[in-house]
Amino acid sequence: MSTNFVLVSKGQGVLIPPLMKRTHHCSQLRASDKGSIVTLSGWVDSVRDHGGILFVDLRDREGRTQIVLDPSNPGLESKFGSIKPESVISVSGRVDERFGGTANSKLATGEIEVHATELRILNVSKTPPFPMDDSADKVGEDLRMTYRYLDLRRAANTRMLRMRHKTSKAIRDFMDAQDFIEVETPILFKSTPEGAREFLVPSRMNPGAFYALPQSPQQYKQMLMVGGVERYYQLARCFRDEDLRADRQPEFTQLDIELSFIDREDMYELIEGLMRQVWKEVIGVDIETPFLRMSYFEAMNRFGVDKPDLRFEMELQDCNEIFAQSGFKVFSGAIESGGSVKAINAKGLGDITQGELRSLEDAAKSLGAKGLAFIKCQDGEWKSPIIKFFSEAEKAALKNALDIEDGDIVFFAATEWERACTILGRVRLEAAQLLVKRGTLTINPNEYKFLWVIEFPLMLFDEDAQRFVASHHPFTAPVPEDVDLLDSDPKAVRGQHYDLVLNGVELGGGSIRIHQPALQKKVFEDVLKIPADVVESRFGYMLKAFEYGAPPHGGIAFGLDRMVTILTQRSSIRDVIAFPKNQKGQEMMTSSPGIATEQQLRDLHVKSVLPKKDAQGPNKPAGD
RNA sequence: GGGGUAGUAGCUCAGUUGGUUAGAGCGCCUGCCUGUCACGCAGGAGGCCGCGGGUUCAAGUCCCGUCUAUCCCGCCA
Repeated sequence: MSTNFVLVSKGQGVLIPPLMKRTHHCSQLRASDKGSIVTLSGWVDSVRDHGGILFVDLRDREGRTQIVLDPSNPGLESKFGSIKPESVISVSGRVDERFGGTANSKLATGEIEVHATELRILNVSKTPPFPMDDSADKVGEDLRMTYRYLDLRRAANTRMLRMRHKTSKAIRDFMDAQDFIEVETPILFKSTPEGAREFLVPSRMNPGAFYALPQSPQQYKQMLMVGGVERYYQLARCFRDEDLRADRQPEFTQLDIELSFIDREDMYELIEGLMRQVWKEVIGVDIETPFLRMSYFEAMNRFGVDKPDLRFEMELQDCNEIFAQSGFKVFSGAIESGGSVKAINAKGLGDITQGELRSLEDAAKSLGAKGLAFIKCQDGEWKSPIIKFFSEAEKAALKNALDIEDGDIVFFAATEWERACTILGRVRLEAAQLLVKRGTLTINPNEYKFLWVIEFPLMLFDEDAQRFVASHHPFTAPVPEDVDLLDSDPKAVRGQHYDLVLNGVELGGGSIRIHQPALQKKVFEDVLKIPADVVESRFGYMLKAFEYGAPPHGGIAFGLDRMVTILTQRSSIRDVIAFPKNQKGQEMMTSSPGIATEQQLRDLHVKSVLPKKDAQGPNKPAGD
């Protein structure tokens, strides 16, 4: 066979052997295949050298098969030196059933092995910079991302990519069956300065003008409704130039949906069907529908977040009645000035350590608490820096309201209602983590508690700007009963907005939109106080479109990355993106973003002005 | 922009109160081994202790600064 090598480069003498076409993949062969002559190709997963005979686990994306390399086979032994982990090889030989208890039950192909008669070394690998097995989950992320092609080769990540694909496919199958049309919308859009910071793309042909990458296809999908598409969806790439988190990337994928002639109930039903199909197809789980629904107020009041994790209880309690007349001025004063006293009983966390208590307090402070009042209950005795201010009646009422028992610790927040809820909502989550660590609370990762959070306030008052801002976006329709309040009490207007929440994660959200030009104009100008000329330049085309017969419509968008993160039970959306960016927005493997040449900048009519500390040039991406 | 955590061999980590020549497991290299499957056995190489400054007779260890990664706050309609 070595006479078949093709000389591709005389200068370097690189020999490329003709490809041996594989007959099977590495997870396919069983005892029933014994005697067949097969060819396998893949990567060397491990080598066990017994001095004479060599065992190689050959791996491809499907699985592993043991290859036996016997030096008595002519021509084989000379190549043994090139059989190193991650080298790429092809092997032909006979499938043998493993004999006498040498079968490996841990391997799908463990009942057979392939006795090689021919071996091609297709590419010798250098030693990888990190282990290629599951232990690499602990390897620093920056190193794994720099060598992402090696990281992706690992079985866990191959599985992840496949599950992501299955998710997209289940979505497309469902949407197609429901008569949706997938439409692509522009990536080169224009700037819409409200909302998230955008990525700008200079326009060479329009000096001084810039495209912006879309934060979402929001405006285009509404125009598709005016365009008569009726049922639109898209797996859309979206871009936001904001600081990153574990669940945020500068570019991410959104399942974007918009429909005409529907109300909120239609939307709930559609999405519940979609989720049922996705969970079934991807992880084989039957989820319960219809989903629970909860108003924004209730979610905040009981759980302290607008995306509660319902897999465990530990709810917030209202203590206004108990402390309205209290001699403890921190509490009664908060109530007097219109705020709330909220409390939460972290059952069984009475053994909290000083360090844990401090980190809880820091978390509370980061949300605007002045401190974190608590009562510990041990041996029938309440220990607390504030207990001396409580009357016996207050203590009794507390004990009753919060079911305080030995081993409990109760935390308090006394300030404006929303802030008090938020603080204890955070305490609730952190306390739950501490209880999980102690083994006294179980949060089942295989439990899926879907929840619609509804009736968000349409507007929030922005203290800095001294005006109302849309809490979702300015196209959200008010609930019909509240329309009259737009003038008198904008804060009380509820929007036809809905969020889909799963296990404490906001999977997606959307709304029924305004489709009447007069109402949309009113919201822009009278409520949000956007100057008429700005409305005209930014949204003029939309108001115009609405004058030509806009159907009633509404939509929703889901973070596909977050969805796949949950389905694969990973901890960060970076884990389910093939080539994610680090916290500085850099992609470590290719070192993007990179520096533009003078010529490029000139062509784009752009000048680079660096901050002083970077005057030597932009920060070099790490890993260089 | 702010706060927390981390940075010691290719990887994961240990390193006591500041005290001799900085260790382990895995990986790598060499040798031995024909039924292993995370093969085994023997030997070996491999360190700017992130970087800069300070305290000290003496710093991986203490102090200050800085860089990098990550988590959080701000921000993300």
